[in-house]
Order: sequence, then C-alpha cells, then structure tokens
Amino acid sequence: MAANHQLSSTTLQIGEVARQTELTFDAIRFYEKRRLLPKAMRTTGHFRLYTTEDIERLRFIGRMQALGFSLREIKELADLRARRVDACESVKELLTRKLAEIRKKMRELERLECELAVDLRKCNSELKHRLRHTPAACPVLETAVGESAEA
Amino acid sequence: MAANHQLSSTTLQIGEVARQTELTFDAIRFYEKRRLLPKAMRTTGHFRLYTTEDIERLRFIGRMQALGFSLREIKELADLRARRVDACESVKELLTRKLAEIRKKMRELERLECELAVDLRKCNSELKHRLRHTPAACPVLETAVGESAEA
DNA sequence: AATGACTCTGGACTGCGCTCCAGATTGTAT
DNA sequence: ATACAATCTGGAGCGCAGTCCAGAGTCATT
Repeated sequence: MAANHQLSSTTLQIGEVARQTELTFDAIRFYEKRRLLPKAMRTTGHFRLYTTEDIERLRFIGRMQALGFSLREIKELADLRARRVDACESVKELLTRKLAEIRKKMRELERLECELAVDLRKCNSELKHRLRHTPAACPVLETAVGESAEA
Repeated sequence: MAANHQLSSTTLQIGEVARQTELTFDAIRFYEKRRLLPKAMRTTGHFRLYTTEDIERLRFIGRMQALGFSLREIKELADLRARRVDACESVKELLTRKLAEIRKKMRELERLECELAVDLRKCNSELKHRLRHTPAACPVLETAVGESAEA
C-alpha cells in the first residue's frame, strides 16, 4: 500500500477511490480535467487526496451516466451541489428542464416495456403451444418490437 | 424533384425519407453500412429506394437511441423483427434481458425524478419565503440532487 | 443539349468518453 | 540504500455515431 503520510484520517488516494467507485484512475483524472470534480487536494508529494464527498460525487456521476446524461449535463447538475451562490432562479429552471426530460424518458421506457412484455408473452405462449402441435415461426418475428409504436 | 421513374408508387428516395424521419442522408447511409437497415433497393441509376417499412425501422432506431441504447443493441432488437428464423428461445432471452434493463432504468429515473422534485419544491418555497424575509442561500445548494441517494 | 436538383462513393474529420503508454516521481518495506 | 508499489504528467490512440466534402453520376425540365 502507498502513502498517506498526512491527513490520512478521512482522505483516500486515487487507487482506493477507484476501487470503491469501480472507476479507473484514468476516468477519475479525466473527470477532474473536465471539471466534473473539484481539483483534488494533494499530498506534499503531489499525490491526489479524496474525501468521502468526492466519492459521493463520483457515484453521482456514475448514476447519471447510466441514465444517459452526458458529462456536460452531469456537470451542470453536479455543479449546483457545490456552488454556494444564490442562483436559485437558474437552479429552478435547470431542475424543471431536467425533470421534464426525465418524465419524457420514463414515458418512452414504459411504452417500450409494454411492447416488449407483449412480445414476450406471445413468445411464451407460442413455445407452449408448439410443445403440443407442429412447429411454426416465432410469433415475435411477425409482429415485433416497436411495430405497435403508434397504437 | 428528382427521379422516381420506376416503382414510384410506394417507394421514396433518400431525401424524402430524411425529411420524414428527421435524419440526415449521412445517418441513413451510415445505418445501412452498419446493417441496421437492410440494403436498400436501387433505381436503375443506383439511387436508393425506401419503403414505408424502412421508415418504420428508422423511426424505431430513433426512438431507441433517445432511450440510450447503442446502435449495436438496437441492431440486436431490430434484427429480430426482420429475421424469419425460428429463433424463439433466443428471442425470449433477449427480450427478457432488455426488459430487465428497462425496468432498472425506470427505477433509477423514478428515484432521480423524486429527488429533483423535492429539490424543486424546496427551491420554490425558499423563493416565496425570501419575498417576505431576508435573503439566504438557495436551499437546493445545501441538500442537493443525489445527496439522498442512499435513502 | 443544357440546367439544376438530387444522389452516388469514398475518405477525412469531429466530439465524446475514455484507455493505454512512457518515463519520471513519491512513499513503504527491508 | 534499495527494491517495489503507487502515483504523477502528457500525449497518443480508440470505439462510437455520425458529419462534411469532393468529384462524379442521374434525372426531370426547358
């Protein structure tokens, strides 16, 4: 294990942070370069030191990415957490916008879920049916995913 | 307007398709190269011709992309529509997998929605409050987005 | 026959989000 | 003092999903 010769109490080096967040060194440094993360403190020998807040923030980045937000967007949102200006009006605007996006995505996902679920049921019942009768083409391959899009 | 000297009844050229789907020529041709779209028929002069099915498929691609699926994944799904093999078992597997992914994404979005909605309410009430009292920091900037992540 | 709108191919280029690498430095263990 | 692990910086390279462009060919109109 490497150095922690100072402030070791609640700060972690990049390797440990990488392990805890399941990110790579490179990704973490990349986020710093892109200012998604505040510039990390350093040991006297220039090793980066991270706090639990940083880890929270990195986890937040991960969550948002999985939801399909770009780093640019994530920065927008994450910055609001750290900035201590009274920017409430603009915060409100941003939140309202994001919220609308999210609700739209959710509706779309619901629709897709529905379609897939229907297809899956067709698929299942056809498989059952086929056990007793003669084989036929998979039902999903006829009236498939997304075809009922305009319903 | 350009040629349609043959089969003009239900087929469209790339320009019209681009207009209808709100995609670019380049994107459409790109999807063909990546086999997300079957190779288009051609006029005698090598102009591509598209059917309404192709348009449906392109719209499907667009929808899925907006939901954060990669072209690779979209191809997987879309291929099932066109392929007429009896691959029902594997179709079932794929659908089940996708469905699980979608449900996970939805839960995540719900959580985020919740967090943002709470923040927004805080923001609003703080703004109201501030009209009557002394100014203070924006409440969202204290207990912001994603902080309640582990709740 | 010529004009102008449309389309073709192939290849270079872009922005995003990293990853990989080399060569140097720092910290720990012996 | 030395070996070894962890980290540093800067830059090249990569996969994705296209965009942009040049130069050539195709088609309806006049």
